[in-house]
Amino acid sequence: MGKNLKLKAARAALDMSQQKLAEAVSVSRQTINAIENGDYNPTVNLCIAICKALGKTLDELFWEDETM
Amino acid sequence: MGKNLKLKAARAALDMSQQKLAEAVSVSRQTINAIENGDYNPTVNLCIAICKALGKTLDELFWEDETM
DNA sequence: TCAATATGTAAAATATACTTGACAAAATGT
DNA sequence: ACATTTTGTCAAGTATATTTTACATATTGA
Repeated sequence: MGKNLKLKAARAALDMSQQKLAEAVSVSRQTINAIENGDYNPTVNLCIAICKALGKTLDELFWEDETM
Repeated sequence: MGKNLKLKAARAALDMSQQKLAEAVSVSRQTINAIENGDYNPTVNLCIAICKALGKTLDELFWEDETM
């Protein structure tokens, strides 16, 4: 699985740390880190929460990133 | 969690059974059924596979359906 | 240079996505 | 009316998403 650079970029654009994003969507920092580094495959509800926290949509952050 | 009627509709539009869709994305029929009925929260990779099988995008099938 | 913050990663535990097998009810076709 | 397919659902098991704790390195600011 490749890294999710779109997510990393969207977070950086808001000057938000992994920690802050994790708090915003109520998961651990390690979960955000693992998603950005492609270490696993999050649930769609978590993806939606992340999108809303960053002002993006699913297609913008999660479409065509993930290698299946 | 509410039902995912967009998914149900997209599948119906292709005259595809839950069984056939399940085979197309390599999961069990019960998994497709549970997703359509909102019984749980699939992983994003499965959502992407479903979207590709149905010719839709994540935003079209999974955005704003799921109650968080 | 030092302290604080941000990131990468790992191991063990817990929650939950997903499977398999099975049965009943509803829908569809003939 | 009957047979077939489709859908809903349940229970027990397996795989994996996510947590907690912890430590090391990198980065940033005073």
